[in-house]
Order: sequence, then structure tokens, then C-alpha cells
Amino acid sequence: MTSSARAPRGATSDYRAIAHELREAITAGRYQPGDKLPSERALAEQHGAARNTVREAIAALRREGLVSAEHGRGVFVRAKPRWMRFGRRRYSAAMRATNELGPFGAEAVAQGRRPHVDSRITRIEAPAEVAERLGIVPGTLVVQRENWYFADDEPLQIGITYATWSLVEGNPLADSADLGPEGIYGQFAALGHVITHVREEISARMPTREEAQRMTIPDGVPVIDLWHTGINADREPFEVTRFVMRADFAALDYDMPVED
Amino acid sequence: MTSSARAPRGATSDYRAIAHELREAITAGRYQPGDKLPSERALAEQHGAARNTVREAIAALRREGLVSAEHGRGVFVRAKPRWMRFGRRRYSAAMRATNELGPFGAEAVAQGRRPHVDSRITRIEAPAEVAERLGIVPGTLVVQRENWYFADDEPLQIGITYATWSLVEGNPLADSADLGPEGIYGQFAALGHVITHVREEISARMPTREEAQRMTIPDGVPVIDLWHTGINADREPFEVTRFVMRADFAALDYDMPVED
DNA sequence: TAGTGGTCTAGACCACATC
DNA sequence: ATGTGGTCTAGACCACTAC
Repeated sequence: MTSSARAPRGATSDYRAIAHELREAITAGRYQPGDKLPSERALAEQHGAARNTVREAIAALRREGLVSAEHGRGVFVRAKPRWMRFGRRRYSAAMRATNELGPFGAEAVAQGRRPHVDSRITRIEAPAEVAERLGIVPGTLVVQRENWYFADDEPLQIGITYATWSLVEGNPLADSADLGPEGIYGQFAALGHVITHVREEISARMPTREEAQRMTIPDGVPVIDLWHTGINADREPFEVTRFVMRADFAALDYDMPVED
Repeated sequence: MTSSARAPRGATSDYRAIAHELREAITAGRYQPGDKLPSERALAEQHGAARNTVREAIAALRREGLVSAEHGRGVFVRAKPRWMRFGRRRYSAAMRATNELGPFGAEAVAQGRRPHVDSRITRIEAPAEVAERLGIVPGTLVVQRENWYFADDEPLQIGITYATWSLVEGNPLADSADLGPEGIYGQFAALGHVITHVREEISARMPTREEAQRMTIPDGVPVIDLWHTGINADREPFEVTRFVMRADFAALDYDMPVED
């Protein structure tokens, strides 16, 4: 690599070559998930490069989500996580009746992880994005139920549910974390809103700085940003939930008829 | 910033402060989409920092997708793109009958962009991921129809469709880019497979290095990775398509009944 | 030719993890 | 105390764009 200052660059570069070598070693299995890479200083010496150049290579691998740096410990090969899959059936009555943990808990347990949900319930004025989907005027009072979903104490997903205050007032939906065995859709059903359709608007993006911090999202991992609207038998929306999920553990799996 | 070498770091750092200032200027509108930021050297002088430190700040903004660097020209504020939305109805008979452009073309035209599709049709042995979804043995001959979708000559999406060779042999599906006015599902219908259900498996991830190059994906933009399976009236899968879409322009929008 | 971003060097000190 | 990654400096040359 000492030739780099003289040789033409462009198609290639030292840091790319180093990244390529490490990437290949990882995909070939010479470094296993969880393994520690040599230190930046060691790699620099091995390649006859400056430490900054090695850092460029590692930065590239981090962007790709292949490795993860831990301050003071080292750079580690990321494990390929198993995915939790969420689908249409999570809203069905059958799911509600048979499953006390909810779809998140069920998925987590199936993967041998310990689920745990934190809730924070407040009353706010509906933001535009919520009002639009609920068909109400922005500023109308709504309940906001913010749920953080953890697996083994690692926050993997946030879901913030909104419904008009006038609908939920007096119901556990308005102030209680415990919604009983039939969960959120059981309570809405008791209020006369049986979920029959859902609308799911899905996009993906990089996490905001705040999301990355609060959810401890590793480098190079996008989030799935999902707006979910619950719709009743009269085709009226009665509930909106925004999910933000780490894309490296979550996937969506829908099967649906082409026509209604 | 000259104090940085002496002041404790941790909660903050020079490059973070510079990134913060630029980020705020962008979100406040002092830099508009398309505007050029000051050069790295100018920013370094303004902040009394080394150029590398400014580059760290810009790297952070690039990861967030806020700015885009162009070699030899400068660093520019990225425009917030409008999204194309793809939903369930793209598979409906009504859509097929009324729309010659297909869902991609329709969306592009609606946004005032010029659509264009490149196709490459080959015959291959089914990869495991395809075979699994089609319910066939890996290695079975399948047609592979690789479509590149462009808007204003910018590649935004790839869709690779697979179907068993024995099914499509002799049909335009086997070798022709032109599938007639009713498109791909019209041809499958003619072969006795009317699409009645779809399964859509959705995940998001950073693009591979190759995808980023071939699709010219800017920094900090993830892709939506979608496996679509077409299912006929007998509940048999007959077609699989893998879509890879730039997440900064594509979104998915499904509405569906909770029960069949 | 001038100005831009891209890459690289050879150091330095700080903050964190581990023993 | 040692080793790790995190941040920073003050330079240098290369590659690309625009004039």
C-alpha cells in the first residue's frame, strides 16, 4: 500500500482493497459472526497503511452492516439476525383469541428471546399525519399510546397508537397499559369498532440520530417506517399506529386477495 | 474548535458540532435543496478545524441522506423526492384492463417523469429462494425476466420475475419483452393461471456495493427488498418476482381485509 | 488552470473496556 | 496499566469538473 501515493487511484484505492479483503474473509467464514477483527493499528501495520486508511475501510464495512465497532473493545463481525415476521393475521380474531403475548411477544418467544413492552400513555392534540388518516381535524384530542418493544432488553421496535379521545374515554385504552386478554383490538371491538380492514403504508429510511440513540441501532441498519390504519366494518378508520422497526430484525409478510 | 484537543470529548465533538450546524441550516431552509455547501476547505477555515474533521461532519450528513457529494463539483443538499406508491391493486384485473403502462409507468407519468423499462430474458436453473416459493425442486428450469425500471433515465427499481419453463414455453413470457396490452398477468391468465392472491415479503437493507453502483443509489439510501409471489385460484403459486427498489422514492401502500 | 472532493500519511490525545 | 476505538491535526497528491 506504500505505492498508493504514487499509483493512480480511481477504480481502486487502498481502503477499498483493505475493505475488500476483510469483506471476503467474513463472507468466506474465516471470521465468524461475533469474531473480533484485528485492531486498527494491527491492520494498519499488516497493510503498511496509516491507521486512518484502515478506519476508512472499516467505516465502509460498518455502512454495509457487516461489522460493528465497540469503543474500547474492538470491531466485531455482526451476527446475521433471524427475522421476526409480521403479517396480516396479527389482526385477526383468531390471533387475538389464542395469543396472550401479541404478535411481537409470540415472535420473540418463538426465537427464544425474552419479550417485554414498555408503555407510556398520554393525551395530545392530533398531529397532521394522524388526523389525516383518522379523518379528523388536526388538533382534535387523541390518546397516544407509545409502546416500546424489547427482546432481551434490546429495543427493537416502537409503535405509537392514536385514537380519538372521545372514543376511548372511560375505556382502558385511555389510560391503562393492561388491555386484557384480547388486547387492543378486543377493546376497540367492545367500543363498537371491529377491525375488518387494515391499511399499511410502508417505507424504509435511515434512522434519525435520535432513533439511532434511543433504539441503539447499529451502523448501516435502516428502519422500516410503517403507518398502520385500523378500519371497521363501516369502512371507517378508528385507530392509527406508527411503527418504527429495526430493519435488520423485522420483516413483513402479507398474503392477501387481489380483489376484496 | 481549536479547544477540542484540550477539552474533554464524549457527549460532543467538533465534527458533530459542525454537522449539527449544517444540518440545522439545511432544515431551517438556509440551504435549499440543490444548493451547494461551502467547500470542505472553506468550512475547515471557518471552523478553525482540519479538513478531515469537516469531512467527518459531511460523512455523517451523507449517511443521513441529507447531502450528496459530487466529485469535483461540491456537496449539495439533496432534494426530498416524491414517492411512488405501489399497492395491492396493481394486480387487479381492472388495473390490467385500463393501464397500458403498468403500475410503474402510471406512477412515473403521474409524477411528470418519463418511464422506461429495459428487459433481459434468460432461462436458468431455479435458485433455492425461487424454488422454495414456487414449490418446485431447486435446479428446475425457469424463465428469468429481469426488468430495470427507469424514470428520466434514472434506474429506480429492478424486478426479476421467475416462472417454470415448462409453463411458459411457447408463450411470449418465455422470450418476448412485449407482453401485449394486458401485460404479464394477462399472459399468465391465458395459460390458465389467474392471479387471485399475492404474498408479499418485505424487508429493507442497505444496498450491496454492486446495487449501489448499478442503480446509482446515493449515500444513506436503503433499498426495499420485496419478494412477491403470484397465487392462482387453486391457491398454487405460479410466479415469483423479486423487487429491489430505492427506498427514497418507493413506498408500499396496501389495504386489505383482515380475514380472507 | 483553478477549485472541488477523494485518498492518504504520521503522528497526537481522549474515552472506554479489560485485567 | 494496557489496548481498543474515537477524534483531531496539518499537511500531501490524485481525479474530476468547470471555465
